[in-house]
Amino acid sequence: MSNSANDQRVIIQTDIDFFYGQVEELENPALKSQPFGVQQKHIIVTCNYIARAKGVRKLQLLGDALKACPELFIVNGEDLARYRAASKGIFHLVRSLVTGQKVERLGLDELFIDVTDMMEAHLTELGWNGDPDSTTALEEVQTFRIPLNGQSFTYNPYNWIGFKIDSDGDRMSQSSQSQKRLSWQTIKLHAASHLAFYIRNQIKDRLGFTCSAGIATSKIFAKLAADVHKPNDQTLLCPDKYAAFLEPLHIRKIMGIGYKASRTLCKNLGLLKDEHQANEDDALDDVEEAAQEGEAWYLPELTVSYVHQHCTIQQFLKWFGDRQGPLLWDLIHGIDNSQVLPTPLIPSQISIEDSFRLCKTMADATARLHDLSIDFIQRLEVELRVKDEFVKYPTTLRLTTRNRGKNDDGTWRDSKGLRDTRISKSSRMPVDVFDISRSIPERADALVEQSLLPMLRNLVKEPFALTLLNIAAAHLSTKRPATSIQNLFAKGKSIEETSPTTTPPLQQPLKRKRSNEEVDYDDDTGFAPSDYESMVLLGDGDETWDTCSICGKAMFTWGMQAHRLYHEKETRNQE
DNA sequence: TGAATTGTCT
DNA sequence: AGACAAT
Repeated sequence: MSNSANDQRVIIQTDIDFFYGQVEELENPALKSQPFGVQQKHIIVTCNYIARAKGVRKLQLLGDALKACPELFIVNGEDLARYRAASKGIFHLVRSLVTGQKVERLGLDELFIDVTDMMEAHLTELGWNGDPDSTTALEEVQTFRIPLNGQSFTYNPYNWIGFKIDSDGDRMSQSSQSQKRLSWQTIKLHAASHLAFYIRNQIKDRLGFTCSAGIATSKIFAKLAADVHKPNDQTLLCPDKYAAFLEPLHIRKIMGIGYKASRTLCKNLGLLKDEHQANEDDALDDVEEAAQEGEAWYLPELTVSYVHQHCTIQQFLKWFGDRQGPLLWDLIHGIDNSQVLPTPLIPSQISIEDSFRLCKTMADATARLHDLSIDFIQRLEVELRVKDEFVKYPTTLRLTTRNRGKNDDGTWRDSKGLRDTRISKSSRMPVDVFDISRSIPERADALVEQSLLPMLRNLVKEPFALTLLNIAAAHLSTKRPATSIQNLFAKGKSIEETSPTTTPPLQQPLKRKRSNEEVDYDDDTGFAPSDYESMVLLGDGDETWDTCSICGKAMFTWGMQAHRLYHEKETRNQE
């Protein structure tokens, strides 16, 4: 029980219930009464709880899902635009409720909120002297003010809301026990549970989404707590229960321990054949076999307590190295000092990708690149353009491919086996991408011809077997890129030579050990984009609705930007 | 182990 | 540039 300042944090994690599904329900409420799933390619990525009751699972093959539930209604979820817009709306709403606090986005549907400062400011108002171990007796009605929006709620500091896991077990909220004295630490967490409840209600009332939430003193436990009472409820996990809570869990439940680390542990503990003993065919057979068992991939269940009993720190250092070893060791012991990292308003990287069974010709690849490029430039506009100006300019363009390897007999390796080997090339982003006087298809054309095709030729030789293409924009700068004239000059030269610094690269040795990508990469804090912020702060309720000026359809404001693009695409397709 | 992203750490 | 993590 180290009593470091880190243990005094208060972190709320929120997780929107079946996020894609709820976005679909909000646009089409008729969905709510029947089992339905959201499809991407050949899998059901998520489904509502009616479908889950009938055996449909997340990330299930479409065929299996229909087998389990033949009446399953299917919605296509390959266009992420509406989900991104909804996600942004939620993010901006929550930020506005906890102004000054750190809010980190994880994927589209989860948030970590570090409300430590807010809670301690509140305690101070109640008379706290800053000593974490002190106790007090308080009135049963206290007021918590939400800064800057004028709202407040009352709560009982002897009580919590939602579920609580502490030394007395998992209990529902009870009426006040009228204890005489409470530790301030407990009050802090109780109050945080009420704040989490307020936040969840705001998300529901203003945007229409239900979510689950967890409250704890670290990211790991806040997230684990949010998982305990799943749809539409919340759980406070008290520090005195961390150890007991962790023991029975499968290690994969711990954020930060992924497939590879998990497999390394299994192998070293003798729970899995290691690769020396098994030839490739045997390994593949194992995969097939385990996959048929319906198990999550093919690792055996390995619990935290098993690792506790069979591993030493020395082993972790040996298996995972000096950097990762101690981190992983801490994680399985419930120590997580990782900070909530505020997510900037503008992403640091934007990429789009498409996967497919097989692409073996340049002609095919070119066509796919062209389609992707249109979506890509559209994305850049949505994310980086405000009115008539880009507010950030990516300086790097990256093309990534995923190839199938060849077997000894020359056939293409199956999708099972060693997979996801991606290779990529980067180049300078051509400035014409930002030329808003030209149409998007025009710019996409140029991008393919000038940049992407040369890069692709560099990546693969003619008889290839592509299964994925990804286009990324990285290294965002606030500076306008060089004009096209300057760009012509720069063509074929190294990045250092084109950088605006006047330092001559003479003293650089010819053998580059790593091209220091000293591209103009200024890292300002974001920039208030679009209208989410104001939308979320103004009024109560009806201003979150909007009517499309083109088709008259009523919809949430957070969906308008994507909707407008939909009309643009439609008009273009009709030409 | 499916999809589409994004981020961190070598 | 790529491996690995997360959703």
